[in-house]
Amino acid sequence: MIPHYGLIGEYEVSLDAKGRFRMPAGLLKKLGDTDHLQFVIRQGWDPHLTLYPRPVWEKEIEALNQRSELDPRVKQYAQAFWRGANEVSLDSADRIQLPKRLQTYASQVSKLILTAREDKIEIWTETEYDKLLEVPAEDYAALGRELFGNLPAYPVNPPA
Amino acid sequence: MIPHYGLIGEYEVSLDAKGRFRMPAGLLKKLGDTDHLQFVIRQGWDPHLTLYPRPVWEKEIEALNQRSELDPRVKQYAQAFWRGANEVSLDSADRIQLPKRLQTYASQVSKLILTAREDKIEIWTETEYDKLLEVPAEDYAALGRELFGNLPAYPVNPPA
DNA sequence: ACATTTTCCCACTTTTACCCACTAAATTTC
DNA sequence: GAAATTTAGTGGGTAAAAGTGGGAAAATGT
Repeated sequence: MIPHYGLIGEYEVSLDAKGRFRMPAGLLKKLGDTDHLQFVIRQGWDPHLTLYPRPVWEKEIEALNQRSELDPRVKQYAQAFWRGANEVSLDSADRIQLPKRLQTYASQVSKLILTAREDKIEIWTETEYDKLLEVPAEDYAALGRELFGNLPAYPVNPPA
Repeated sequence: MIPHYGLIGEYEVSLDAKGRFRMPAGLLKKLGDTDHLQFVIRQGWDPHLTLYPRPVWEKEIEALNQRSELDPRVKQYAQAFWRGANEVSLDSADRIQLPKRLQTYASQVSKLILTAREDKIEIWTETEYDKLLEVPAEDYAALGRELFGNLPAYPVNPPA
């Protein structure tokens, strides 16, 4: 059974000259015993990396494998999903070393944003992350209304 | 029973003047005792080569043979499958020598990308591999939704 | 028998992992 | 509330591992 990590939080971490960043203490607590915990990191199609605790990654792959790769679309999707996939782990100072190939994503950047959600951690450069905020709050509110329909309206930006 | 290799990782390897590349240490560990392990390498229909540990190759062939007597088209398929298939192994420095005939795929290239997925290893030239990313992120997100159903919509590139 | 290809071996370079030491921040203690 | 102690985060030297290159012996094929 997969542990329920209940990860949460947004963290600013710094990337050192060797391409390492420290797992914030807040996440370490949630992850439990990280002595033998492996992670998988991948480059998805979005402009960020995703970090999975090993058991979570395996669950995702299992879902992927339900579909036959004889379907060319499934094959293409799977190939893209596996793109940049690498096994990583924490060093003795609780840091993660970004694989060489994924460092290009974070090239020349010394600061990264981690966003933890339930059982995955997204890794963004600050500039890419800020782009998310360029969307006016009202657009998200509208989107939410569209998706979740007739829930009672709740003001995102309450009237001053 | 076929060992469950659980291969994972994307590696950049360099092809030397003799057409050899080294099996990355990360994969060697997963493959276990490679002293007597043989591999089969073949050119598929996609623009990459596929490398199978021997037991995995045999499983594939067996699945193919289940049907080959029944349908002449399957036989034709099997023949194509075998074409370009070569047995290879690791040398004393854990390198694989690309068979002469398959070197044309990787001709004039000094860098290859290996992508390991569960029990097979794909071998790409960098340019071909990068083409995967030419597909816009939205397309993958949409494909994922189509394949795996009602995933929650999450704006990849939020509306302007 | 000769030329080409493959394999083995050794030496070298680069990268990674481990370790230790340090600074900064937060928390506790008196 | 200032000093002391613990916890969080950073930086870098160094030994070990990973990866590279090429000479030369062995094998292969014509």
